[in-house]
Amino acid sequence: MPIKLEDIRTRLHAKDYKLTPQRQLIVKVFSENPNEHLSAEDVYGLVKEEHPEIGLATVYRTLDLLAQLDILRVMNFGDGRSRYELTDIDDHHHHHLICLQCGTVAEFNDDLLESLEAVVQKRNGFKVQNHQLKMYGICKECQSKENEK
Amino acid sequence: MPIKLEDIRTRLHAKDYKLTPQRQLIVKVFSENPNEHLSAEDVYGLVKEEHPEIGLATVYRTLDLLAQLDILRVMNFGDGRSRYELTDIDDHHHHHLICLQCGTVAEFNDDLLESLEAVVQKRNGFKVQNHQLKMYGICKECQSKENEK
DNA sequence: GTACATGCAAATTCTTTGCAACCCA
DNA sequence: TGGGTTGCAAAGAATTTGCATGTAC
Repeated sequence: MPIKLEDIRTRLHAKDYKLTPQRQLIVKVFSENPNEHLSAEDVYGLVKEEHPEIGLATVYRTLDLLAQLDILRVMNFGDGRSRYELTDIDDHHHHHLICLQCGTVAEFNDDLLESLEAVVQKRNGFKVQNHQLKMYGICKECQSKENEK
Repeated sequence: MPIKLEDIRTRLHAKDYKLTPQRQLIVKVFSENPNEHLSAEDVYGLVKEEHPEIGLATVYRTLDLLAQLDILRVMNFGDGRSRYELTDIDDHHHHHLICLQCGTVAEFNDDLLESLEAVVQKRNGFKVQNHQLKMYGICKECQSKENEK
């Protein structure tokens, strides 16, 4: 289910931030590109199509703000730039498979880690708020290509 | 158990790389700082104590090389710089707890993910080589500080 | 009206690269 | 000896910041 604009407006106003057209557009770009892992530059390019005068700095500032409000999640797949995606409701069960050959990032879901959070909480006294799991390896496509040789 | 220098020499020579004093020193720094998550700048500072004429570029090149040889593991905790640690034998069971308040990174071990790798392998046709799990939350120390208020 | 936002350009920070001198095997 | 390696300085890439102007509420 998509994030509602009014919900975002409310969350912004709660901290005296404003819902500007730029911010709306950036959220829209994420809604229209689900399952992508957009970088600041990616977002900049996409927003520019509709609103050419936007500045890259605004994109950076907005991504930062939306991540603080937990509307976006920041990620890092080792290519030297931050990547963002909408925080979905099922977030805790949503992980990433990163292909070491072609760099593609796929998603997978599993709730196995729920129980692990409880263990860590008890054993280390660490109050877990969130987690990220990445698995590195070779994707199905690259495996087939390898076999063709 | 510490990594043996001879082992590293062998792994380098296997690919026609040389074991230079700089490379030795960098490995030494990691051996002497277990459980740390050193950035390039950190390593540079530490190596400089013994070998002041080393260049930062050499540090970057060496970290990169050692990571390719799987002697070091690269990580990213969201502070804008890559961090490295020695790849240990128990690597697959070794994960990170990142405090959102003070930024401290602690370690914890668990082998729960072993079985998950097999599931992903079968379900997604993805050949897993490695994985990284990070849990974000509030560490024990910051929780106590919070309670004192 | 006013405090927050924006766009632009300059500044920072992290990392990479070119190249001549150097040195491990 | 010779091809990998180093240190230095310059280049590059991602991100941040200062500031005058603009705007949501």
